[in-house]
Amino acid sequence: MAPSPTGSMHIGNLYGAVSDERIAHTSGGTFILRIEDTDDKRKVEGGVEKIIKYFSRFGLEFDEGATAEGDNGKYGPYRQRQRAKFYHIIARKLVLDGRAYPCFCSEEDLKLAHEKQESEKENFGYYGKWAIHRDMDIDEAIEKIKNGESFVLRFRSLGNPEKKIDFKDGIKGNLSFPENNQDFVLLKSDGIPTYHFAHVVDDHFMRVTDVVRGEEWLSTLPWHVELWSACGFKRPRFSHTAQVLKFDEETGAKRKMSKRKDPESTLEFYFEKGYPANSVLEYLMTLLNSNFEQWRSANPMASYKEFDFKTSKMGSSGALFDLAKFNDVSKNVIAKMSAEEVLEGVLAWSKEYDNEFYTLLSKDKEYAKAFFSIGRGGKKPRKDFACWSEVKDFVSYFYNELFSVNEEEYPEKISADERKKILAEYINVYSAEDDQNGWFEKVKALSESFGYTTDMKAYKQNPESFKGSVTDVSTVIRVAITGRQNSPDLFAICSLLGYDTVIERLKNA
RNA sequence: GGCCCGUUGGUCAAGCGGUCAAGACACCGGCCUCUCACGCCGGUAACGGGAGUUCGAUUCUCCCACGGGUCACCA
Repeated sequence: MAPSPTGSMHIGNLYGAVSDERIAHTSGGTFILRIEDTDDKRKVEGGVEKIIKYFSRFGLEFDEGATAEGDNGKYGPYRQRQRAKFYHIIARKLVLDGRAYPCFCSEEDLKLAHEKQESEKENFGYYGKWAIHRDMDIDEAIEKIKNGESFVLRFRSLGNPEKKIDFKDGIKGNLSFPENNQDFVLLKSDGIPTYHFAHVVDDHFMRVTDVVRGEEWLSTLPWHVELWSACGFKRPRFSHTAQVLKFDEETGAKRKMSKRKDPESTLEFYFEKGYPANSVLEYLMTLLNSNFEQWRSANPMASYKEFDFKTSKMGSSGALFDLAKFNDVSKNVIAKMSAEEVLEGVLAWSKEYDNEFYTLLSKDKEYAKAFFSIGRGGKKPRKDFACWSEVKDFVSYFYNELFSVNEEEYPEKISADERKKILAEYINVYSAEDDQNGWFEKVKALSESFGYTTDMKAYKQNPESFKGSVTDVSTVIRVAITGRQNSPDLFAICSLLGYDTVIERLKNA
């Protein structure tokens, strides 16, 4: 993994990191972190620490490379700014081999050339007759350098674009493209390498065997192919991943995820909403390997790390990020957690994002664990929430501090007057001693006494011929106690709330 | 504009010359002795267009269209 320390982390970075990590660790390899800080303009203070911290939150630990404290590994340094001597040694070799030369063009010169190329409908770039310093007299060049003229070091391409080269990519399969003829920049005027040069030198000296990077690098692959061979290095395997895309509501087309338009593109989004790290990983795995979902349904409890990850199973076209699907994945992840794990997750999240909720939860953790246990753990666990920020709303009625009833929640067909009578009567019969069955028998009896049927089959077949059903009565009770029409098992809720609270809420209703 | 990559239901996708073209999400019905959720059963819905190769093309070739990427002293 070789990010720039820009301080912002994108879902695409994580997508790449997960595939890097899986490929490394399923093949007995080493997962390396190298910091690509060759561009000063993009560097942000603390960016490296942030990258490491974020990856760690997703369980991605590097075997080797840059760490917050320094370097870990024998092929360092792992920050490109500290590796100048490596680049300069290879640059010297290329110059001596006649494969690199100084170029004195200013930005202005290059811009002019570009405009000319445009008007003459020629290909852009520095090549052929446009490479004006390529065949400059060596003494003249030395003289200019001695005079302190600014220059960059360019690659001397020997490629012929008439010729095609075949290339085997780990994800895209067989590719074919023209040979490179661009004399691209190796060292910038400040002596710092460009990505193209740095990656070749670093990957060689760091003994990298597999490069996994985004498909935006495909177009410069011919450059890299020629450069690898000019350096005399053995090329690693390359795999170019498809991009994570997003459906644009405005234009109705797929496009790259954008930091500005798509909140879900930044990792902070997942932290703020409180999605478990595993949910994100799980979803990325479904995007990454098409057979992951199948494997998952056969191995519901296994760690995703047990899955046999294959680059050949990675999609070669960009995948849309689907929030609805992601939420479903996350619900499944949470549904498999124990009440304790759920509490832990909500606690950690609320501590940072919802202090009121955090205080309530930590006041009595056993109580919280108990209500998180409702409908959890069995064969058919509830799937109520996709992230921790949704939890509060689901469990608010367990706390008097959060509990409130909106009149509109009560069923319309029952008048306020009738409702009060029903609830008053229910107070008389409600007992903390009842078990699940006894509890429901009382609700049924109550319904019958007010003329509501308990024969649901008959009611469904012919609802008009009844005043209402036991559903209506239990909804009245449910709203009075939970403030909402939908909830998990009401008996379990009442048991947890305790007799006094239940009666109090019924009285206040 | 050049070059490269891609195009199967609303979305993610399997498929790798002969399939009634999987599966998942979403959606719509139905069932599950209170709601919701879960689960189960069922349903709607797809090979961008045109040539060619072939007994036979979603699968192979070519052309076109569309989408994406790239053409920096950014990565």
